[in-house]
Amino acid sequence: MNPLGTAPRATLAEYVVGVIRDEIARGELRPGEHLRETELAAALDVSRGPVREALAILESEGQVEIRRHRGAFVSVLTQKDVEEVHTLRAAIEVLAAERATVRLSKAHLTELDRILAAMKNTSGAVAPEEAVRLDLAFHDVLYDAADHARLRRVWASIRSQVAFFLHVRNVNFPDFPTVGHVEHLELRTVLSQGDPVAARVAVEKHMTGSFARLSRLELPSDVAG
Amino acid sequence: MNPLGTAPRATLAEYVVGVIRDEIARGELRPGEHLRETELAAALDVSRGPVREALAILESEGQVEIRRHRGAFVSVLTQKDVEEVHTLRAAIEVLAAERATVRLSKAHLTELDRILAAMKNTSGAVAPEEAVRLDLAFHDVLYDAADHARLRRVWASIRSQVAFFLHVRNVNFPDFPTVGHVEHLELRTVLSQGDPVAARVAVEKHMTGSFARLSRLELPSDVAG
DNA sequence: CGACAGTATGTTGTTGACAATCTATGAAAG
DNA sequence: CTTTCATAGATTGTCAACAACATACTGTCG
Repeated sequence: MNPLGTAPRATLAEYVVGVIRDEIARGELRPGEHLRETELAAALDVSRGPVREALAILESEGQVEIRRHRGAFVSVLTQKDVEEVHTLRAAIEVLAAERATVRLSKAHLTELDRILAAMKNTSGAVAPEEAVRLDLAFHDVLYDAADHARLRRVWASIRSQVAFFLHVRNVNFPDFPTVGHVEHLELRTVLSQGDPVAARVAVEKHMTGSFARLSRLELPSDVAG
Repeated sequence: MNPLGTAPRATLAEYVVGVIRDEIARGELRPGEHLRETELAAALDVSRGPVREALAILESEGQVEIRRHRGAFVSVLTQKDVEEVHTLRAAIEVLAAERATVRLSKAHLTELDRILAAMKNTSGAVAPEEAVRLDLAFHDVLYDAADHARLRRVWASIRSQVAFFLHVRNVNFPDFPTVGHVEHLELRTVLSQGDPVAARVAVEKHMTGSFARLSRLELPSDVAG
């Protein structure tokens, strides 16, 4: 019931969410795959209750799609999904930056610098997973500093898809970790200056560059149900 | 099981969501009140399963707060919540407007005009509920035209709280329905011109004015457990 | 009299089995 | 070959009972 290494003290639903999210991320569960509640429950050694709850959460994250009386299916991400996730993220991240820049605590700055240092150290050749982890960690600090519960919730709802896209990007553009460090360092500099307008502009620029690279990746342009 | 007038053919969870949401909106369930799954299940004549699901949905909408092993409590909305809902709404509505203005179909415009006409007709003395309904309906069209599933989901997650705030506003500023018609008419005009930048600016203005009025309302400034 | 530990109570969290409902598949009829 | 219908499979909804947990209460000790 607690296979050593995922979530020791959380609800079973959260545990199930973590497992499924991981399996989707690492490709064990492939896009379009049919997830049966009974199967999942048996495989994870929990009952259907937590599984249902977990699937509902994953649906709100866009990771799976639930069709009534049909079941849950791993989402097939199309070019439209890339666009949606990106535009939504840009919209909320600008707000996060505006707020964070006037709320950044010393602890937040320290944390940002810690992450930046890690980015720099791994600039050479680094596993895409690690680059994604650091990238997300940086922006997590932003959302934390923004002190906005609903904003954090929206971020959480697209976070794993952002992670997926970042991963794809890093695999296709192996030089990105270097660029990443520079860009995030710029962001940190602007953010620490406390000017909301400047922060907004900097984030807009950051997002635009990010999207340009993603748009060039090949993804299914339509769903094939 | 189907008390005539709420949700005939939906899942039981959706039905329960509707009932609780209504009761919160009309004040039958007061902020801070403790919602017991067993009680709700008995009162609505459903089992605890759908009730749990409904409470989870309501939590994602910010209507209730769930604390582990403590239960669900009707949210106590503070000044900070007003600010959060407003800033988040402003952020996503700008995006919605940018997209909608280049995607508005004839049907969308017709629908907007229908709503505007209703607003004008009821400008005199109108029930606050009706004014809120029309206000939301107008913006629903926007989000629909934006053609952005994730954006719609975020909107859905704050929609009922927006409704609550609009209601409070309309009760405290009885002249608002008139202003509302004018402002929305302006929005419609700009949106139909297909200029994303102009649309963005117009919505920003719309939101700013809306917030100014809300900020003057008296709401608890802090939570008292 | 106040602080603390242990217990009692109530609520949520979880489970497994069953009934009801719906979708999709494939066979039979026109 | 198309349409209709029946069946199989899956999910949703239901239920009763137990486990885990948080809080409140109680009694003891300082």
